[in-house]
Amino acid sequence: MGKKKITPREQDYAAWYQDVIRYGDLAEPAEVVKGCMVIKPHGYAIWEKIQAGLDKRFKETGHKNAYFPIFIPESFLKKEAEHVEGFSPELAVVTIGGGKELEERYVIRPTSETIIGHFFAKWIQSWRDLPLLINQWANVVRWELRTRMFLRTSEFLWQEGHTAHATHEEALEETLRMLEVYAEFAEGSMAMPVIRGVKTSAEKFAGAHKSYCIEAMMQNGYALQAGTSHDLGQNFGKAFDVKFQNAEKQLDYVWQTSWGVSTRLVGGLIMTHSDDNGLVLPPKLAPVHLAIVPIWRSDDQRAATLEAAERVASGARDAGLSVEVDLRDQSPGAKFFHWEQRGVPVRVEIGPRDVEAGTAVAKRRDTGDKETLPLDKIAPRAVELMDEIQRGLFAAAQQRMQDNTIVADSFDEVRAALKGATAERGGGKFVMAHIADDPEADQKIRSIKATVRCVPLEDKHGGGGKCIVTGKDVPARSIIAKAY
RNA sequence: CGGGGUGUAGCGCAGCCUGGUAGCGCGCCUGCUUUGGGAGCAGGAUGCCGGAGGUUCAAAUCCUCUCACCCCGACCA
Repeated sequence: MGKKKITPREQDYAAWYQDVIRYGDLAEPAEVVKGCMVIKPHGYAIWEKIQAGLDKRFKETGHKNAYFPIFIPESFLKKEAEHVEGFSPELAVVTIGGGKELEERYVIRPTSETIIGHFFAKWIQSWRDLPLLINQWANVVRWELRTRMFLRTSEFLWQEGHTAHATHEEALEETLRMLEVYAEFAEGSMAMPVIRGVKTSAEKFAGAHKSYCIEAMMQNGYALQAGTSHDLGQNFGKAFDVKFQNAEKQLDYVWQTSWGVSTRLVGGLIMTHSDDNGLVLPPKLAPVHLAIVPIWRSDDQRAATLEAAERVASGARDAGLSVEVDLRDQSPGAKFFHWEQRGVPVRVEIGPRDVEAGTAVAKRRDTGDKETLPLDKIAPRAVELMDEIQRGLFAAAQQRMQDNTIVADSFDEVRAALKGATAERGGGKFVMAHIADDPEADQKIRSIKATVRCVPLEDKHGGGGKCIVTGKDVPARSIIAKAY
């Protein structure tokens, strides 16, 4: 008698996505604030897991956390021509402070290259000050016209790394190192396969020399830019006069990088693994690994059941799992749905029949398989299951990406492949085609509401060829797809 | 900014055309019975009908203005 039904993916993928977030208790629209969201405790717990995993990796690669102001003098944005042009349309600007019109307006940071550039200029004098490796966890604001929870909201949470180096080689190395950190995290922890690639000029970060990305494929075949890492060249160094004296006593501008991932990753996580019953979480990012649902009739049974539940719980906690024993005054069925919709990897049921037999039932979220096991085998088995689920989710996502990637050798083939694909109905694909990085080719692809996502760093599709729009020679195929 | 839509109980909605002082489902509270896939029965609480003005004996309902949010297009981690 399911009352609260999640819209099936088949019927309307976009509605399904909203439902999964709602029933999974991850977030809700801020209603009183246009385009913003409230991240609820369960959603935030997932973000905290992401933060913890990434922060550890950032520290391991030598970065230190710092914090810069949320307000940026408007003049700073204007110092880098391409940067201001790219961000102007989506800025929120503070014009009044303390009831008085401000002398200089403040932009609420859409990203922090400029203000960090200003301080880097103060902090860096010598090659001995380099490399400077900083990361900031922060919120940023981009006034979006069209928003979707987690994927695009006017305010979002993210992390932005900012580094300065003595040479371009070093900066490029850093850019690619952090791209690899993102890719490894996405695949290893989120179980979300990604393609490492280079952005085209049109998709490049405003002000960067080159932008690299990890691109993931959602269940509807849409592409999601899951992380970016930018080689900024000396663009911001020059704009903010970030100079250092090298060992040869010469003054030079620093070479910078910046890289970021955001709460958008939560959206990617949802659209990579979840199903028609709600959220599915990879164990490495699940705030709760094991939900134990005790079932009883009489008071005697209640006591015996709870005792068994606690015993299993403490065993599982000792094995390093995060466990919830559900003691709420609700029917077992209601509890099953509750944990299922929240994506808990394994649920354990312990009822009178089990207590009698000294067993419990474990059900995995991803496949729905149930096993009945002796009480003392639950914890060790749960640990194994975490590993199996983690691998299984990644393998399934990888297979899906492979199944929905095709090769095309003409514009008509690309158009045909993406025809009818929508966020609601699905049908998206990664179409691998030769396409030149120039405005004409870019416009042509945009005319079918798709974009050139990136040129993969690893060429798995047979090298160079002629651009399907301009006929120019290009060294490798790009991914063309509809994207979030 | 163009096109469309919606504001009524915590949530989802009906009522509006044809004015007469607000209702349904879910949820919530209390009690009893229940509990291996969203429990049942009984009782109960909850509204400045988005805001302002107007018409009228009387406005959720008619008129004017306004605000907010949502959806569709152009920008985007």
